[in-house]
Amino acid sequence: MPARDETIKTKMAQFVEHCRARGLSVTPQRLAIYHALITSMRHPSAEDIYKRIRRQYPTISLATVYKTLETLEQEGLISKVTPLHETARYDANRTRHHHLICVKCHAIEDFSTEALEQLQLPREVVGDWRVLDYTVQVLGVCRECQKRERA
Amino acid sequence: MPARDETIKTKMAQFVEHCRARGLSVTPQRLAIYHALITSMRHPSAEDIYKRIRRQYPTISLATVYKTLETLEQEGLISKVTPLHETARYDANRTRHHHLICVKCHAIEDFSTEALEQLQLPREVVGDWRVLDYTVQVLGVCRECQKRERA
DNA sequence: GTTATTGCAAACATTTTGCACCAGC
DNA sequence: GCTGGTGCAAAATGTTTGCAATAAC
Repeated sequence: MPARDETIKTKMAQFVEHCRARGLSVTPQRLAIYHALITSMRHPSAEDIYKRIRRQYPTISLATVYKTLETLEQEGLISKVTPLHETARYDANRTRHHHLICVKCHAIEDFSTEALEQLQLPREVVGDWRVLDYTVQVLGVCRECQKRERA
Repeated sequence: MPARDETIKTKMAQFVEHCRARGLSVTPQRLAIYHALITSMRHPSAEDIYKRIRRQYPTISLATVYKTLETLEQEGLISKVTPLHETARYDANRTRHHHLICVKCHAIEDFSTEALEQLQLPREVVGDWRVLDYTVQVLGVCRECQKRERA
């Protein structure tokens, strides 16, 4: 058996264990959704997962996919690649800079630092892609939200 | 007059010049939207800009704000901070890695490199934020879309 | 048997579109 | 006057919610 299948088996077993330990039901829907995620390299959307699972599992609903993704994210088993997906945000600053993103209130603050001005992204790293630009996204909690936590 | 106001004046003048050079009408709506963007540090959404402008300009419509933001982006005068905002995308890979994002088809590919494993983000840089995580977002054009361009 | 989860439908939020009117050039 | 831009309303898209039926434990 190839090493990759073994890894997937192991991950599924760990997933089941995690659910039991945290008192979450192990439903076929959850198994299918988590399986779809660990076997995809494409960072699928809820809709992508839904379409893929529906072939094997025609009664599953898109709402279940959304609810499950949220549960898995809260459990720290998966993460959203798109922390600010819900609204488009704009910037008139055309110089290289990076972003601090507050995971609580979605504030965005700019920062710059010499060390990140000209990152080297050699071919071994970026493969065949034509690189246009890059930014560092730092996820954190802004000052105001830290205050709110203490209050 | 403070240096900041001078900068804003200069930017507005350059904006007008850019529009004329490119044959775009210089309308009060466009001026107001661009002005709102260069005077905000908060990376506003279309709705934010709309609310702010409406105070001075009660007849402006949200659709105009959307259309104008798209135009300004195509002109390279502003940029979306959220290249993938239209759909939430998920990832079960819990190790540190970074993303190549195709600006054409929105494919996401992972990459890792030793140089970006443990970025130093000192207090001078991140200020009062509590940092949880970071990723580098590289914007580019994937192999398939480069092929499609040539075809 | 109890509680959490599912699936459906309806609601919601954000963004896009079609089109008549209007304003910039 | 011509062309492109605006504003409205409707549609489209992506996501969330309420709730009754169902399945996990």
